Amino acid sequence: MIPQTPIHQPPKVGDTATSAHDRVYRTLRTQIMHGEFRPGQSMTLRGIGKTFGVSMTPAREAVRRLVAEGGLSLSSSGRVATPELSSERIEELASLRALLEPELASRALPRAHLALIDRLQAINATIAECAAKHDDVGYIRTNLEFHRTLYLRAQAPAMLALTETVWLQLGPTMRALYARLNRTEVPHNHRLIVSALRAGDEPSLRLALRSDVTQGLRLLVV
Amino acid sequence: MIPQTPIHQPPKVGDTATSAHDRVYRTLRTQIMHGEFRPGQSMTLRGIGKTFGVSMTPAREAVRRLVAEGGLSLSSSGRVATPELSSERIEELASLRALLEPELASRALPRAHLALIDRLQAINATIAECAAKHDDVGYIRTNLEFHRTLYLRAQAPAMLALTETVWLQLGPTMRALYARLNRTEVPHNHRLIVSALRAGDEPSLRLALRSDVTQGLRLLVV
DNA sequence: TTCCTATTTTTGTGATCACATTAGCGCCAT
DNA sequence: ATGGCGCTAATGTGATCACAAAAATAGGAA
Repeated sequence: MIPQTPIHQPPKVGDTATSAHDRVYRTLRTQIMHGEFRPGQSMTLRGIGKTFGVSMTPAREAVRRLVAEGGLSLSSSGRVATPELSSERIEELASLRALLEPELASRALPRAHLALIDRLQAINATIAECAAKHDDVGYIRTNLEFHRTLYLRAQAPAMLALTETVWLQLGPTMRALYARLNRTEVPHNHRLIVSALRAGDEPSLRLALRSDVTQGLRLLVV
Repeated sequence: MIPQTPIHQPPKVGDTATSAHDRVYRTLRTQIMHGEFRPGQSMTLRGIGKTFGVSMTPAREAVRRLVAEGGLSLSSSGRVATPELSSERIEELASLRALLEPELASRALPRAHLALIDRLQAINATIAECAAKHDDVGYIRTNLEFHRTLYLRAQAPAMLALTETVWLQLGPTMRALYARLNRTEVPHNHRLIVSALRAGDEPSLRLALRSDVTQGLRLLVV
């Protein structure tokens, strides 16, 4: 009977255009993909909840989703951490990038108009800035933005989603890689990609993509 | 203060070697992938919970995971249903299969010993049985078993996982397809795959896979 | 009969709690 | 000093509840 506890909903004065778990999910996903976590970094549901000002429930759902996509891995006891990839796994994920991304680029090629190519060139300039400032996270973020901008033109959402899943899995490892090799300028292959787009040269485009995707990861497999 | 409600845990007399949400997840995933649901079929969290004898919480986590993999889609209001794919989406997923599966087969080829090939031939016999009995779900299940058995030899878990994600997305649609075209025997391409494996002929193997993967779906895109 | 509206029911979301398990850590004996 | 042991705190899991939004249903007016 007791008609108690009518209110335990927080004020929620702000707007939540989207649900809480989705906000947590998207933020964590971006952070992982951009390499803001080290490989093997562990986190707790209550900790995530406190960080985002929510209870365990949305934190749990966001984590489950990320685990399903391979962005987080969970131990036998349910503890969650950022994945530490074996050499074989890195090689395999690099192969997947080499398989998927040239295909996406090929599909984008006939739809790539001049404004897009100019935009890609501008992103390359930003990449150069990040490299000069040794901003690893910025470098990764802008580099992925370059690829995503191109692939969005492919009109292949499922293929792009799968590719982003691969990026997500590689996120923490990518950070460890770029911190090691200390780039100082925009990768040469990005220039080749832009050139091939301008020329409408599909074979060159595919080759440049494959090289760009493979080169960095190759250093990690030692 | 009231020290009430010390026990609301169900007897749990059975063994749960794994967690509840994982059991729900795996069962639903298999059902979706094998085409046991029609495209657009909706379900509720409470309904799923009642079906599996659990509360909403594990049902929600299982559903979230499946949504993340594309096996279920959720409407703007959070309602969950099996996805209804557009022609473009089906075509795209078929392209993904055509991209990934020949690669997996190529990687499996050097590792494919005789016992494996014999096993594939046995699975083909089972497929023929299902076709004769017009057992659509059995047909899909056995067909996927054929492919998975081959790909397991590729030693490429991430690539296989991505491929299974594609299968999952196609599950309900696949059912609708096979119910329509009423097969009566094992697909010819499966025989070609076995032959190419025996001969160690990689180009033929890739071609046979691409054909096998593409042929059925092509009919759906009308 | 048909269409619009109001009410009732259903459903997803997030918070909280009890419980089991595990990891972390100190403590004592050797 | 070190290694094993037990205890405490922390953590994941699942159930339950309150609430808001949406869907379904019923009822009345044209």
